[in-house]
Amino acid sequence: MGTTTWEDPTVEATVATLEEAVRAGDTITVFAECEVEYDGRATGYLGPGERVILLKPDGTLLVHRPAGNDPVNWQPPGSTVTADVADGDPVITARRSAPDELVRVFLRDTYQLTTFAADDTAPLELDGTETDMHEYILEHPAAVDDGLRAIEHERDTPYGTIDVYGTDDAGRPVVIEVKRRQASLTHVDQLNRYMEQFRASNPDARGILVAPAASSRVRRSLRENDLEFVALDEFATNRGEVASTTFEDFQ
Amino acid sequence: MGTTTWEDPTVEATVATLEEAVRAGDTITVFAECEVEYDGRATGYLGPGERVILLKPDGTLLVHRPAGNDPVNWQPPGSTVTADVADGDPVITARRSAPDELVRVFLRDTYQLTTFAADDTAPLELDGTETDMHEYILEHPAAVDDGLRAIEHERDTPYGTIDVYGTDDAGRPVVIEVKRRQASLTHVDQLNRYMEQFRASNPDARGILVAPAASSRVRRSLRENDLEFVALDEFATNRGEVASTTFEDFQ
DNA sequence: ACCTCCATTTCGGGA
DNA sequence: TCCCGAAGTGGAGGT
Repeated sequence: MGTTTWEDPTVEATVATLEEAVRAGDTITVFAECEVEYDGRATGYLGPGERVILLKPDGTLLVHRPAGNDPVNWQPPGSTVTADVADGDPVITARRSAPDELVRVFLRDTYQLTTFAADDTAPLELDGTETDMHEYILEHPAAVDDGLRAIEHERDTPYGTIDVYGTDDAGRPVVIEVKRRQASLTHVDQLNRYMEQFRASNPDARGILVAPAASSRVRRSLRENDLEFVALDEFATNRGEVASTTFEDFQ
Repeated sequence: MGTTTWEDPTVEATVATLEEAVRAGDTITVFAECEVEYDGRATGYLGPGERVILLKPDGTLLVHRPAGNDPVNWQPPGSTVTADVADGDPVITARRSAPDELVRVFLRDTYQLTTFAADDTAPLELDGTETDMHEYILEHPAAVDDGLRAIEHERDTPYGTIDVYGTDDAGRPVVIEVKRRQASLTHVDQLNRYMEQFRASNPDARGILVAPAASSRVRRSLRENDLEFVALDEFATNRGEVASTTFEDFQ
């Protein structure tokens, strides 16, 4: 459970410690000035700079600069991590296949190295996802359309999966695409794609985009494609009270 | 440039060191058993487990478990990070607005804490991006279509930006959507959206999806929408030699 | 392995 | 600021 720390390790100590820690399944951080080479789906080179390198027992490699949410270079889980010496410096190599990718971190100056036999099995509990909105709509179809009967969840079609499928009070098929955040043009595209085949057999089929908000461009695009928009706040799904929805119909 | 490390710091030392390091603009790692609460666009709770916490001078907070490429909890750049004591334990708080979000990390057992005044200004050089393909096509339009004249790059329309716009040897408008990887249905959607208005004024307008490959479903969807596919390997953009492209026309 | 789609997506560019 | 689209997207779930 504890950590072991090496300050200013020698080249040999760095390589030996990394190899041993990888073999032991430790989580490792390295503080170092380094260069990074990447070759795979794209190709990259990162010149010398001071960074934090994070290695995980599942084969993940992350190189973090002092700014930014995302690592500047990385290798996802499943890659094989090795350490050796090249030109007198320690080098961390992370390889994976499918896609074939290679990341090499050249440690020019290693300030500190820590190994950590971390134990973490707690699941992340997350609410307010799109799935939560689906469930809300299935339980409260009137929040989307007054006469709506929600029939099917995650309905498969040759061109993708429809979030919610149902019928309205006039018996027309209703295809609903749900988004947990501001609707965008790509969401209109998605709904349009699903509608193509439904309207081929039933011109009266309705398509509704449900989202907390939509830009005017999105609304115009919906209108032009005879689709509807219903504003449903994502957080309505988390509250006990009935959602106060705004209904907007572009028929 | 160097790092400073504290092993098994007391609650007071942890909070004081974190506050001082944040003020100083250091990059910080904490190895600890912790719990995490998140409230913002969604809501989350992560039970006790051993993790690595990474804090950056730009306000980034990352909580990494011993598995996975992505952090289990995070706060992107721009958030305000503070440290204090609650119920006898150190708590790291990261707040931001737009969107309003709050992450709190409750340190139940702090094994190690490191501060690092990292200096890193090297730019990442990356090749093989979609932009590189755009440039290749603009310089070698014949790789896409024999009589193609590429006229405009990143052409703005009311429904999005067209990658490459041009005319063919018959003077027909050609809309080109470029993808650096296997084409998908969403890419067909995108091209369809751009084509709607062009075909409204010119029914002969052509739409071409350029990508290294496309599944049979994507090809069928293109056919059904009178669109074309041209297989252009992404790496053709990185090579000095002329690309050997496969031309496929679904007219 | 491929395909589709969500994500607390993040990030960058343009209006 | 909003909006749009790329990303070495990653990750999950289905076939």
